Amino acid sequence: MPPRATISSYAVLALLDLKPWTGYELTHQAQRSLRYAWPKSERLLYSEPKKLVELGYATTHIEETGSRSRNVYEITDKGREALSEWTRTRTQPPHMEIEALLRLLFADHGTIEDLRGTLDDLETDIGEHHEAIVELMGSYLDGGHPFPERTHLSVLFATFQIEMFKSIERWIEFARDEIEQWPTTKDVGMAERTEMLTRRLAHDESPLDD
Amino acid sequence: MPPRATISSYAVLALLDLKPWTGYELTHQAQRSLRYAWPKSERLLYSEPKKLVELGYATTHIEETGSRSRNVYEITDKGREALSEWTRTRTQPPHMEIEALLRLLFADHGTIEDLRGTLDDLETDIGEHHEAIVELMGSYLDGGHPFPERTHLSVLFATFQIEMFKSIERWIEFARDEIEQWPTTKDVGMAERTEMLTRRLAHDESPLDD
DNA sequence: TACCCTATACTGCAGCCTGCAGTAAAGTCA
DNA sequence: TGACTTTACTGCAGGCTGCAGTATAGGGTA
Repeated sequence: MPPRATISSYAVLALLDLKPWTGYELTHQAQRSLRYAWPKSERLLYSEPKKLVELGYATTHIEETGSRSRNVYEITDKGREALSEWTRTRTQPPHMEIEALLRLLFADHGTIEDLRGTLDDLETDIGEHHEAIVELMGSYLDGGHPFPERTHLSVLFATFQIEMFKSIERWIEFARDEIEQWPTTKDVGMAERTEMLTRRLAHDESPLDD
Repeated sequence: MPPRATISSYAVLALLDLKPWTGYELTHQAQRSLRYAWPKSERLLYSEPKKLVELGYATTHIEETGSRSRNVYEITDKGREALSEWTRTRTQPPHMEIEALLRLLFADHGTIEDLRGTLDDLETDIGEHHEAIVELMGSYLDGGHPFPERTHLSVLFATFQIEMFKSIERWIEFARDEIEQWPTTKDVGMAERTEMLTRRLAHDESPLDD
């Protein structure tokens, strides 16, 4: 029985459609370019091209370039067909795991200090990604996109990232102000401020812009 | 060798610290209350309490209530200690999987119509969660929080969700306008509009509010 | 009272995915 | 020529998911 194509298979297949790659190149290019859209481990990315060959979506051949032989993968017509079928299926719902939010939800097991630390951690993690994307955009301006004809897609994708990061950073500031008002993490319950907040949220108003 | 406690273990343990639960209750309560913070499958949530017992973080005893016997789990002192140790460790960086964004990144394999469909799917998925949270806030106003003394935590958590959902919905509108300008999904590259966008992003300006 | 259907309360298993440890050849510097 | 680093992977334990399957309790009906 052949393996089943997963979303990760299509992600790698889409890269293969741009040009042929060696296994190593493909894996590392995938880590770079999919990191924000579909983050997968190096380990998985190494096994995907093999699966694609088994599925008939790619071929592999040894290329002798100089001293070292390299295993080169190339997409097949069947692979291109599978790709365009994929674009017409229903997408999976988004899946987000943010441990910092889990900690917030159970922050009454620790101190206000612990919770502030959690918010700092989140800020650091988001900040790193935020900076990286801004720098990437700078490099695009200098003509640094590896597939210039696809710049519009990367940039529209980047607007999503930047918007997310900015929202999260704004929320972190808001959350810091909010917990400053709490005597401890425990037993604040439905105090005045929280009730006002709840009321705004129940009317689907943004509590951050006032 | 005892199993290792994962973040999911602590998530379930934190629920156990609120009150004793039966396995079924615990699993289903966890699905409800962790859905947005730490989404895990029913299957996993069923096996976590057993792991907690093995780790000495919880005890289990059979309770004969009426016709049916129920397996009741309770947290131990060792479990409470493990919980408070967890709150002092570094959080995992956020992990987000949004297939719709992956599709966007490779939208040149399909038509503009396909891409619009992808944005519609994303809007539907986000909209469902968005609505559910707004309704939940309404129920909190009516005194519907199962642990009233913890309302401040749930509500601060909810502000994060609502902010995220609103940002994503705003971005979807923006993206729709943007792709309306494209003749096809392919070869737009660094056109005028995209260059302006890239310039704004490279200066870390929000491209959505103008 | 026997029968059937639904809700409650789980378990086993295949298979995806991750992190880590390990391997081995090619390049690089002393 | 030896030691170290970089390139280029593989194997494996174990976390996690979806799905199929099991078993009992309660409730309606013929």
